[in-house]
Amino acid sequence: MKNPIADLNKIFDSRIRLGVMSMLVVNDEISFNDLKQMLELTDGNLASHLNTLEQAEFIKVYKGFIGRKTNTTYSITPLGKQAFKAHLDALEKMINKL
Amino acid sequence: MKNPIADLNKIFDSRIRLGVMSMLVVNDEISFNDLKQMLELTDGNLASHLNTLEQAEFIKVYKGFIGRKTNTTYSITPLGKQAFKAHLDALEKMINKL
DNA sequence: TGAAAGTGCTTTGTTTTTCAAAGTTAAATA
DNA sequence: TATTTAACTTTGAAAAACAAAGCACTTTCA
Repeated sequence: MKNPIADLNKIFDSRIRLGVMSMLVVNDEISFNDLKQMLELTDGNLASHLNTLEQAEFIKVYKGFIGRKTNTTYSITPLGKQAFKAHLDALEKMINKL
Repeated sequence: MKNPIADLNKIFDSRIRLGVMSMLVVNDEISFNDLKQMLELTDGNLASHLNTLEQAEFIKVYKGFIGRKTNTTYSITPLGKQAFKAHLDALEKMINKL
């Protein structure tokens, strides 16, 4: 028998990063503020998790404007989509022994 | 919209505890040693995660023998089964927006 | 019989991760 | 002009994860 947790991605051990990814899979882009409110996080905490996902190249940032107000949005990259899917597949495999 | 991660159980943020539970859902009981080998952990690390699950009353310990050799086994409790299921349901709800 | 090895821990100490709070820059609004 | 908002970064503390070593007890092996 094989180690059931070996294929889980360490980056997605965090519920917050998992939440961000699950939101970005269904929304083409989401603003910093919307993520913050949805996940009920402090600025710093969200920013650092987003940074982790960015470093891994799982998400991309866009700095734009709404009217003349700054607006930062995030979207998932192809690599991110792939890694997230692989993680979910691994989860499923662990659990589908049920 | 609702916070997608609010219903995840903090105890199952850990890949190791997730692995233990997923194994105990399908096996009535598993020995310390089998868990250790399957999950590729040091004794101390496994023992402390098992302790966390025990404190939460998600698993139960049986100290027995195989022949004349000591053998500790673990099994899932009804509460553990329920909590794990709830966690998986929450995960599914997060993701099934896919 | 004595040494080595196995089981299942606990203890200790380090490293890693998480997080909140405060500070920051720049623009917008009152 | 003062306050607010957005989106951070920095700092520091608390929590979690983990390996390594120690330990008590037993069994197996030379």
